[in-house]
Amino acid sequence: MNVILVKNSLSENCHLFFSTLSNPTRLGIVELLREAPRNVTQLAETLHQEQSMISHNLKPLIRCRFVFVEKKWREHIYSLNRETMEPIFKIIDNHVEKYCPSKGSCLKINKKQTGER
Amino acid sequence: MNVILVKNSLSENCHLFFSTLSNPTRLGIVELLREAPRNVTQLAETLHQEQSMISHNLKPLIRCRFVFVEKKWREHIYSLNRETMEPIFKIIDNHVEKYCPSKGSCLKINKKQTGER
DNA sequence: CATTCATATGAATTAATCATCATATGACGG
DNA sequence: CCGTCATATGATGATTAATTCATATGAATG
Repeated sequence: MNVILVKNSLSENCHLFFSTLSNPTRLGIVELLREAPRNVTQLAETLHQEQSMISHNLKPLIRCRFVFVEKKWREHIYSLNRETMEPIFKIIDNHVEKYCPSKGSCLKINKKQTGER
Repeated sequence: MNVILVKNSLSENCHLFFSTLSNPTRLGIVELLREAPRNVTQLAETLHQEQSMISHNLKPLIRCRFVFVEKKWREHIYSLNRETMEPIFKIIDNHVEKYCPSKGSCLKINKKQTGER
């Protein structure tokens, strides 16, 4: 495999950082936890996904410390690491404002790009 | 396909944002452009990758406006959108400092996780 | 206008990631 | 200790993304 990333460089860290956040399910989780802490079951219900899927997707979020867990009796309460996440959202917000005003292709999810050429 | 992401929500924008940056080749490009603007050939040489691969990977970076192009004679000079990228790097840096001090599993790329359990 | 330099494109293979289902763990209540 | 509520795990098939190779475009130069 290619050894593109310089050892201990910022971009080495960045890879896991970004790939963890580049998934719709995980972003959905983050978005919900932004409102309030929740447990897995609540997340699964609200996102209309299987519990196991939410569980699987929570793992990388926790591993990267984007989400914290607090064990409360038989429940596990998940909460967002706001200190890291809010500034990130703000940057993206600014970026979209300034560089993707129409959002036509810049940051919009256009799957299958029907008719694009 | 699942419609997890709320329409026009932040996380809808975030998906392309993050997935564009969650690739080692593209992060390598970004890291180089952080030093100085370069053309495709220079990027390919420095990263020891095929020119076509760099070209392919530049496309999403440009589409998201993380990288700008300036056409100069027969060359295309690529440069980094520092306004967006530098704050991002700073946040990650802080995050790693505070939440991943040992970096053991937090943001380290541990492919194949040999022997991990 | 043929050649070379610089870059882009497309199709096809390969690789990485996800979702899914079935099942396991674990803690608590009765 | 049996049931059930809450969550996690593992293996596998499916989906998506990335790399590669071959080739195309395009602009300048002799």
